[in-house]
Parts: sequence; C-alpha cells; structure tokens
Amino acid sequence: MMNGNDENKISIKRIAELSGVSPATVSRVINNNGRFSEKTRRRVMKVIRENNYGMNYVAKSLRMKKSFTIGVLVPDISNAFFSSVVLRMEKYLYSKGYSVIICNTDRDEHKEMAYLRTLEGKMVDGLLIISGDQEFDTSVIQTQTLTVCIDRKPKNTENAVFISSDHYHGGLLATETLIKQGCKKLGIIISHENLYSSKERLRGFKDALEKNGLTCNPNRIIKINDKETKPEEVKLHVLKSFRDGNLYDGIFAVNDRLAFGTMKACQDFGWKVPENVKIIGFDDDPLCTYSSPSLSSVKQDIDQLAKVSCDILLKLINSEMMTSTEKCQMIPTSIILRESV
Amino acid sequence: MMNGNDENKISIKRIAELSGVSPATVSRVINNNGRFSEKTRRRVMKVIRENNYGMNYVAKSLRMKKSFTIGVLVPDISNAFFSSVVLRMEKYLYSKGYSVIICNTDRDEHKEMAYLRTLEGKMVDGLLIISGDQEFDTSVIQTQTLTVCIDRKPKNTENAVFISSDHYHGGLLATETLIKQGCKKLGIIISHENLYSSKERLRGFKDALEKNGLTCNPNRIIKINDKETKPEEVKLHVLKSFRDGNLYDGIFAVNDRLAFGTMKACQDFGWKVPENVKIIGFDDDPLCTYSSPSLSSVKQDIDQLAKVSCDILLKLINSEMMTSTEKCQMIPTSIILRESV
DNA sequence: TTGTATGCGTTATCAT
DNA sequence: ATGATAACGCATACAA
Repeated sequence: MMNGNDENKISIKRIAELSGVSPATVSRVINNNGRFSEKTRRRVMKVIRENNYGMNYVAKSLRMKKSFTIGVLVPDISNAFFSSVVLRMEKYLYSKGYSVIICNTDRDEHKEMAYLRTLEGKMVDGLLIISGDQEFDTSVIQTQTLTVCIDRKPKNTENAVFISSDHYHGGLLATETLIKQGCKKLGIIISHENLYSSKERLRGFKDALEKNGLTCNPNRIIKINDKETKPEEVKLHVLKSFRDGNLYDGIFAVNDRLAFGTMKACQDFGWKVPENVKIIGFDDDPLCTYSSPSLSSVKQDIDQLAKVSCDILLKLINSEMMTSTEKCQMIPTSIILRESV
Repeated sequence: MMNGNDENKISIKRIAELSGVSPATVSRVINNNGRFSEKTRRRVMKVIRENNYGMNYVAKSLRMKKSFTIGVLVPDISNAFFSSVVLRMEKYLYSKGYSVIICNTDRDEHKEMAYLRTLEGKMVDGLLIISGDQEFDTSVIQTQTLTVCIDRKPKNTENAVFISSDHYHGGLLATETLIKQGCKKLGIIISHENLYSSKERLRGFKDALEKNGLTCNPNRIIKINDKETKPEEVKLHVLKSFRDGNLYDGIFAVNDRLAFGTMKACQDFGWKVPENVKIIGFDDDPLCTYSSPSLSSVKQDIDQLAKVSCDILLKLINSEMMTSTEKCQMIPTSIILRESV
C-alpha cells in the first residue's frame, strides 16, 4: 500500500531547474506578480503542468504568515441550524480561496480554549465563533486572531465583531402573532438562559406583552434544564406546569425542540393545538413541516448570517476600513406560519 | 482594533534566549524527547509559561512533513446523517490531537478534485471521504494521501481503505420485515442510483424478494431524479405510480426523505399507513419520530462508522500493520420499528 | 526581466 | 546534557 511518507513532491526549486530559471522567477510566475517575459511564463507553466506541481501551502503560510484557513468554532455541528450555517460559510469561504477547520466545542470552555491555542498555532487567518455559553473574552483567551462572533457577544467589542440574528425581534414577532390571534394567557418555554440568543428572545416576549397591555405571569415562564431538552423530557416539565393549574392559550418556545416537547405535552393533557393553545417555535427546523400539526416558527436568515459574517471577517483580514455599524450587525428574522397557530 | 498582523508571536528561539539555552534544547523539552536535565526542563517550562509561548504548527509541519490535520470530504454537511458522522469524527480525532478541515463537495467532481489538491498542498496527514457519486479513483486524482473511503468504493483498493455500513443487509432487513408483516406487493423508491449505498440497498431489496419467493415487479421500482428529492417532488412521482394503477402494500424507501414523500403520497391517495401500505425508510433521521405515523427506518451505527474509519486512518498514518479484513469493513445496520409498519 | 540570498519557526543530525 | 547548523518550500528585498 502506498504510504503518504514516501511520496516525493516536487518543489519550486525543482521546477526552476527543469525550466532553466531561478526559483524566484518560478514563484513570480505562479503568483503572477513581479515581472517576467511571456516566453518565460509559458516555459515555466509547461513544466509545472507536465510535472503536476502543486503548491506547498505550509511553506507558503510560514513565509507569508497567512494560512488561507479559517477556524470555525461551533457548539455542535450535528445541530440542524449550526450545520446549515457552517455549510454556507464553507461554501462562501471556499469561493474566496479559504479552507475551514471545524471545531466542535460542546459549549465546553476548556475545549474551546484548547482549540483556540491550536488554531492560533496553525496560523488561521481568522475565527468564526458561533454561539456558545459565556460572552467571548478575547483578552482572557489570549488570541490576537481576527474574530467574528455570531450570536454571541464578545466581551471586548474593540477586539471582535458581533453579528447576530435579531432574536429580540423574533421573540417580539412570535409573541405579537400569538396576541393578534387572540391569545391572552401567554407562556414561554425557555432553556439555555445564559445564551445571548435565549435572553434576547425572552426579552422580545416580555416587551411584546407589555406593549399590548398584558402582564407577564412568572408562573407561565417554564424553564427547562439545559441537560433535559429532549422532547420527552421537555414534555414532562411542561406537563407539570399544566397540572399545577397554569392555564395557557398561547406558548412561545424559544426553540423548536422545546416547541415539539410542548406540543406533545398538550396532546397528553388533552389540549388541542391550535384550537385551545397556539404554539410558535424558533429556528424553523426541518422538523416543523413534519409534526402534526405543523409548527409555526421564527426563521433566521441563515444565508445572510453566514455571508455577512464571512464578508466582515475577510474585510478584517484584508485590513479594510469598516464603519462602526458594520462591526455590530443584526440580521432580520421572519416568521413562518403553519398549522400550530 | 487589534490586527492579526501586528502581533509578535514569541518563538522557540526567543524562549531559548530568555532561558539561556539553545533552541534545540527548548525543542527537546517541549517535545519531551532527547535528553536534558530536570533543572533545564523546569527553567525552560517556566519561561514558556511566563511568556505564554504557543507552538507554531505551520513551521513544525513544514519541518516534520506532518500537519496533524485530516481532510474530510462530505457531499453536504447540512445533511443530518453526514453532520452526525462528521461530529463523531471530529470529536474522536480531536482526542487524538488532530484537527479537521471540512470540505463540502456537493458531489461535484470538479470541486472534489480542486479540494484534493489544496488539501495535499496543506499536507494533510490523511483523508476521510464520505459518500459521493463515482467510485473514488486515487490514480486519476493524483493524491498519494492516505485515504479512508466511507460508503464509497475506492477504484483502486490497493491505495485506499473502504469502510461502509452494511447497506445490503439493511435493505434485506427492511424488506424482510415488510414481508413478515404480510406484504406481498412490495415496491421500492430509489434515488441517486449511482451511489454505492443506493445500489446495495436495492440489491438487498431484490434478494429479499427472491429469498421469499416473490417476484420483483419493475413497475414498482420508482426512480426519483436526483435533483427532485424534496418530499413534495417525491410525492408527485409516487402519486403518478399510484395513479398508473400500480398496487402496493409495502414500500421500502432507500432513504427517509423519500419515505416522507411517499407517506404524503399515500395520504393524498387515500391509502392509510400502515393499514393499507407499510413503509420503511433508511437513515433513522430525527424526523422519523415526528412524522405521523412515525416512520420505521434502518439505522446506521454512526458512532461505530466514524470510530472505525478514524482508527483505520490513524493506523495508516502511523504505518501500522493491517489485516486485509481491516482494509474493507462493514458496519452492521439495525432496524428501528415505529408506527409505519 | 531575472538571479542571489535571506528568513519564516521548527526539528534533526552531528558534534562536543 | 547541550549547542551549532542545516533543511523543510516558499516569497521577497536587493542586486544585476
């Protein structure tokens, strides 16, 4: 079996020999800078093709202090929302000549820091940090690497850019939709309260109530433990609230998983969706179409989120000027209405 | 804003100066090889900590011809099955000190080849190639990089290892399950026929029929265009077959998306699932639990698939010996029964 | 237009 | 036990 180690890759030096020019000239031809005659260009390119030369990016990176690689930190790539974001990012960055190193952090701060050190050692040109628990502290975690935080507040806004879906508006939108449909006894199901996005969605919920002259009944705020967000587990928590005598005619779940658990709870408790209680989730998970009733949900503009994030990062990398509004952008959310309302 | 370029990272050389030893000694201490006194070790380590030194892996890679990076080629990371596989791989490889470069190929041969060149230039230590259309040809695509193909046959078995779920057995299992439930008029919905996994699942279907004395009616093989695998599109194709007068009492869909489309078609056509027609899918997508009726499906052992693949690749990288059975492994599949049968 | 020489940060060889 | 030196492949400043 062919072993990777015994390969003898050809180098610029060798191409230079074969085409009777200096390595410098070969380099100039390859990168199309400096000046050289058309005749030389053709001769060199011919040799390159014939010998199937391929650039050694490791050497190039060392020399140029630039790796053409972006590190992407994400809590869990198997999550539908995250993997879609990463997909978009990868495609966009690929088109710009960058590769992506993927890092599953499990929201584990320790793993996160370890990865950060490794990525810095690999000289990544930039960092895309998606979600995660705490605020992201660029000073404690000693990375000078250019960073764009998505759905996660950087502690030091001098050092990192912040892009986010407009979770607040999403929460507002969902809640007002329920209100418009006549709901009076509104509740919210929430988990991962320390997440920026959760906080914002909750804030939107509360503000919508206030704006419409409704009071936020604390008994109708169901908090789900971060480790128990499986639909079955959620169902039990929600059922408990139902059995405790809390009445609902509209529920906003801060994410779709919670919404599914809530729907199951309603079924079990004998409340019909949407007749007795209306439900709206968040993320527009592919599952939404399949549940019965199908689930209304707030949809994030994943394409835009990924594109804007990458664009800003590339701007940083190319040390282009940026307006202060660019350094902190909100991507609008929209609501997809289905049977559950 | 801090710019990545003006950082002045400290090097082994500088650590050497600060601790009054040579760079060579510092390197030896860091990598804990060679010999050095305990006193030296402590002094060097102290300086390293105090100055927050971090290894430059790019330089290390150039020198050692080893990048501690694995390239992962995957058709579409936003697919639930693929992203789960990648998640497991990344976790496992991280624990072994490797990073993962993710490459979405869209099953586009051109992009695939371009990526392969880039990865080789980045000196990745190995390649994990998941699925994809054609057989993977290590000679045409001139990569000497150590490769493990998952669910995709390498053309030259000398140059690459092949790991796969047992799709054949999965197809067999699904079909026999339907037969045991009394189905006589069995059909299959299939897309991506050129995929190794699809072929195998189909083969399992046919063999199961034959083994049970049933004939495979070609009219009950519904082929879906690769570009029209959305449930709604699938539904139309399946409905057409129904309207053409083809009768079914059991359907094996080679993946869950097709199964969902098929279920919708049954609903529209007035056939009850599972009373009139029983359905089994493949992949055990999270969606299976949510559809109504919930969908039975063949489940791949993702953990095992990822772990075995990584283990083999690491063995290749460390040029460990391998038995010929190791070079071509099948991971067992199982069936998850739900309401649809 | 082209060549020479140097250095990026590291490890490995060969001394001492 | 430790140091001097070369080499990995490339880009660039400077010279010609």
